[in-house]
Amino acid sequence: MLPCPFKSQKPRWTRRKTARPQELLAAALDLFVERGFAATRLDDVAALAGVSKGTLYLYFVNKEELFKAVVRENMLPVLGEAEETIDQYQGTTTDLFCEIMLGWWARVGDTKLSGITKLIMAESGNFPEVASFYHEEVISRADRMVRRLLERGIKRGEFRPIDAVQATNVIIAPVLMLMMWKHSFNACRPESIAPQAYLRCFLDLMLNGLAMPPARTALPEQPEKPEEPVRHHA
Amino acid sequence: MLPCPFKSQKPRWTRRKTARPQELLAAALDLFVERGFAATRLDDVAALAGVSKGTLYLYFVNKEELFKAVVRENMLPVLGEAEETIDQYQGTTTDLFCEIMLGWWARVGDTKLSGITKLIMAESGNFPEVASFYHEEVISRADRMVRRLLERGIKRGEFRPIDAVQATNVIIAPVLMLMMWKHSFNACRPESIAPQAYLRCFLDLMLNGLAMPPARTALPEQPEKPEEPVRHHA
DNA sequence: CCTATATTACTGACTCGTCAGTAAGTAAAA
DNA sequence: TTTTACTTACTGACGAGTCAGTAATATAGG
Repeated sequence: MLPCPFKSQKPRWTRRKTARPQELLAAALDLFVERGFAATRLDDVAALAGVSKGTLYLYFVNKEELFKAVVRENMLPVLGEAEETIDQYQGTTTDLFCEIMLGWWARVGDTKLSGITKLIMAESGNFPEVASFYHEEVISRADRMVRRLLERGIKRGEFRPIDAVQATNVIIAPVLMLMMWKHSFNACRPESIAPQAYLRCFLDLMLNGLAMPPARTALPEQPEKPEEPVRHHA
Repeated sequence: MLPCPFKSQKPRWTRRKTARPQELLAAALDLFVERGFAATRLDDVAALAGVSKGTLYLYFVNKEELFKAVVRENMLPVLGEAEETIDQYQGTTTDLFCEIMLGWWARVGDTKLSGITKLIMAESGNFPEVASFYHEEVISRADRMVRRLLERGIKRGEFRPIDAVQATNVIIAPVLMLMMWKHSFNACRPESIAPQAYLRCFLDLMLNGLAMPPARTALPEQPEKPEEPVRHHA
């Protein structure tokens, strides 16, 4: 634009070998979250990091490896913290349940990271390599975590003895969906879901659904309820 | 391949003005479901329908309109049926709840149509026009449907008086997620979720979570449970 | 401290492939 | 012979990945 030929005081660029990777990862996170994996152009990532595309290829061998690095940098630390919380917790499983779910929302759902989860759900089909990586490094780990949480509650007599494997999937679904929504329809229709009210409702429903029935042997049935609206199966 | 010059008995192609749109829609459904919106090539859609790409453009003005036509053709009828079921139902809301959820799975989740739902969640960000269309025509309608279902249960005293708007979102989330999973990780890791067991667990958890507490005024507390594991909020 | 030379972080223009959309032309049908 | 459903060959834009070259820095010699 303005290379004033008289003693151009600032160089057109400077060498910053150590800072580049972090800056590129930050830019990549922003754009992957905003546009998804396929739709993110590496030209744009480089530009946002203040370098040219060629530079990006000095630090990352290709688009997929760049994405994996973003996941490793941002997602894995959060998982580690959550696992530690579960291991060390002393209180009731009900409280721990709330702690974990709200913590996940605060540290992932309510941040850019929710976009990574959404991206993966959205594009895993077209990028099986990336999907496999993410499944191993993140999904299966998070799954184990929630399952242990449920088993803790069952063992302590706080939760009904249900199928912990299936329940894990059912329980994390609303949290995952909240993140999905934030990056799909909430983006163009901001009114559609209020996260805090949603989460409160979620915890209420799930913990009631998990709770031990308070010894309902021979209790007066409600007249409106025909027979047993609680007992049911497909 | 084999245009034998001696009296080629079959014409290389035939005119089928009325059948083409349906065939193109069927092909488009298959490929949109398999690959998503952006990654589906119209060349492939045309080829799968047994025509060339030019022909596709005789019947649909562009990719977006083709997609909208697929939605109108396949998704809207199912919604209409479900709405009718709710309007006419006589039994308990609990049963109706199971009916609707399992019906949705049988008619959408367990078919190609689940791929449409997944596609929309995945790509709405990059195609706001399509997202808006789908939100108006499908999402908001389905939302209203489930909300009315919950309000019916509350009014009849079968369900606790909870926030029906939020509960709607929480409740449809596991069903939506099941569809998402089917088209993301279940595709490469078939063992991860078994739909029937998942749905059974989902209905169990949700209906227990929604059910009226059986008049728990002054009951012997379980000794393990510290105080009130059911009462909680963010 | 200043200059010459070597090193390397970085640039930007290029290739190669892809794909939505177009339009000239062809052949089936009327 | 005319109409029109359909094909084929095209355009133009876009984006991942590459590489020859350039300019900022490091270093050594004066």
